[in-house]
Amino acid sequence: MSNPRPRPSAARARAAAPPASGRGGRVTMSDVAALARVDKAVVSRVVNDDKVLSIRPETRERVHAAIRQLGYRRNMAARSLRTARTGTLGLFIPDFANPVYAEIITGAEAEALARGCVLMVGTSTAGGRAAKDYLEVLGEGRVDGLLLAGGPITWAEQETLSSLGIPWLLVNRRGRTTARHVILDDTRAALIAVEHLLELGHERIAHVGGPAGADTARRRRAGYRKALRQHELIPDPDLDVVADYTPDGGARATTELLAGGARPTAIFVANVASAIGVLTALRTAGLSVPEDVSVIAVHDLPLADHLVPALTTVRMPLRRLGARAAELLLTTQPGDLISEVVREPIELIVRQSTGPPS
Amino acid sequence: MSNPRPRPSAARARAAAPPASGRGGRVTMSDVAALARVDKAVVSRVVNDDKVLSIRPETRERVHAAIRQLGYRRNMAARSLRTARTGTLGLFIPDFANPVYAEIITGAEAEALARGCVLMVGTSTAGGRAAKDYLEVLGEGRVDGLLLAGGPITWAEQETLSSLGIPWLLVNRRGRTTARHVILDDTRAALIAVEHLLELGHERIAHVGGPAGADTARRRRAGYRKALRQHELIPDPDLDVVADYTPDGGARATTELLAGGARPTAIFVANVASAIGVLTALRTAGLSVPEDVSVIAVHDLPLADHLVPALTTVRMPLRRLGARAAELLLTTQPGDLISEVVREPIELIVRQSTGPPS
DNA sequence: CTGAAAGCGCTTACAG
DNA sequence: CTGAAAGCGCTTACAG
Repeated sequence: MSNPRPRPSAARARAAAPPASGRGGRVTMSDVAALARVDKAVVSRVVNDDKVLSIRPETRERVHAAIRQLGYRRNMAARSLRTARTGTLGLFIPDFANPVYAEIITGAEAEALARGCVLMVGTSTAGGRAAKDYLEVLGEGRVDGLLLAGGPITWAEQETLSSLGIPWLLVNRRGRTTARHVILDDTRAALIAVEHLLELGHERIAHVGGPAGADTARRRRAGYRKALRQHELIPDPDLDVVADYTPDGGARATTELLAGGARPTAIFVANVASAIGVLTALRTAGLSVPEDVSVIAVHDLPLADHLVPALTTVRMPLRRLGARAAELLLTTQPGDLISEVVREPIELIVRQSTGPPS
Repeated sequence: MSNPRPRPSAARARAAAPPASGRGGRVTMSDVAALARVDKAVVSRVVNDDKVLSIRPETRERVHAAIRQLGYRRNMAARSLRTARTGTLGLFIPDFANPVYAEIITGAEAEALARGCVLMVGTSTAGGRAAKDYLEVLGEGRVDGLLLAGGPITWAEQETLSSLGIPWLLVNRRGRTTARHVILDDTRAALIAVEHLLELGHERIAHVGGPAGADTARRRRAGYRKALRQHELIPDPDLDVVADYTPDGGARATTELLAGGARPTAIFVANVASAIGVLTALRTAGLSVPEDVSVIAVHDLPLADHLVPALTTVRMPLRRLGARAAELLLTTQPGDLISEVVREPIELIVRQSTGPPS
């Protein structure tokens, strides 16, 4: 641990010194006040743009000049201690490598910044330690609120979370107990995808779904079934398999699907990352896409254009989801029930991986 | 702005109250001290595991019991104000969507956490605002130090950065002026890649390099040239093109390369994201990989296995780079000159995209 | 309209 | 070996 600066009380002396060039002596409001010949309360009001403050333009300018001259920057720790707000939002994700979360982060970060906050992103499994411990660290007054995107939440984490006494919000998943979440219309995304296949004339449509516990997986499966039923088709359990949201998972599930003997003419994949593996597995099995099997997936990525064949996808407003999550966290009361679906347009992006059955 | 809690001085009253269940009355050290019948200084020493403190085990247990009973959590703002340390590290990256940074973040986060700090990751272009403004926000005493990974840094940012008076370190790039950086051995990675092609018998080896300003691009190009020269081959400027580190950039550069009429038998791509586009462009041009053209790229990703054909790559210790960066920032003095190359093994991962020239 | 004062919750030299 | 006190840098009701 580094010692706190010694500095007995040389504030006055430093006031006239040249701008604090990085090193050493921290410049405080008192220094600015002394140089501008006003009280530090006035400096505070000027810095925070207090509407109530009436001050001669000339005095205000003197304060600004002093701030510039000394290179003053306000101290967040002192501010936080006084106001009991940190201006920081936390966001928990399962994994930085998942491009879906990259979109959510980007949206949340932009919104937070626009509202004068910064965003602190952490992974639940960081450094092999339990998410619970990470939550404890954030809970020491480091954040004003917590966004929890995707991934499962254990009971211990849930417990810790509520003991923190800060507002939180689930993103892209619903909770078991309290209603505090923002999600997308995953059911509709699945509907759009499967409708596209149905319109092309497919009837034997398989589903490579998400992991058992995932709330998004549940809703996408519901959409898949609903679309089939609307066309008087009965969902065939042999055509419905489970994969985690990774390329390898998608490949394994597809191999399993084909081994079952059931030959679909089209596959609806619940997640674009899995779909990458689905394409690999189909190729390995000697099947052509889309001639033998059509493939469509939820979530669009720049990468989709470069897959072989280029992947048809359903684009979801992930960035908007992140932004809205940050907004809700910042504008609602901790006790409020929040159960919102972001209704931004969901788009079908037709590329090369879907076509009529042969 | 929310008002600070009113709370005249009911500390004593709350001390005996049930655990602060989230809402309202914040529990402080004084509360714990009162309940445990010791001075709050003692609580502080117990909480911080002060080695110098000698205390009866019984008393220590009383303090711990009080902490548990009240659900006490120390307040970071007060701590920071007192100690002039935040326990937070900042990391600036150009873009969350780039999987290369995901690896760096993961390494840095784990290391920071292991050292009792949290990591705050931000993007330079967040919400369309200049990196400079973001730096200003972080500069208000929010972080103890700043890691700057990749991406260009403007003069204004450089200026702001040094005016902040906090230690910083460039990651995966060198600076123009002061030596404060950790990098990988990019020259050697390029050497390994090109050597692989040379060993297969290739002589007309093209280079799809990184963007003009990028320091990694410079060093990978140097490695490419060095490998050729070591085999008495003269680098051909017509075989050396520039792309940004994206699939689309790689595709454009390859199209340009082929349009020039020069037909390489192999391509060394400076970055795996570009390589995705290189494969697409070759396919579009009707060329087979590796029969007509071999392709190898720097950086390995899970995705490489699923490209068509599976991409041969050179794996770099990106996670270690992130971890080492965090470690250096936390263990060196702000004035120290740091110019380190992380020497973890660089591995050649041979897949399907390279073979002998036909 | 401006200034003086209190106090946010902690840590740590210092005195007893 | 433990406790009382000072003070980190701010903000904001309140008094003048």
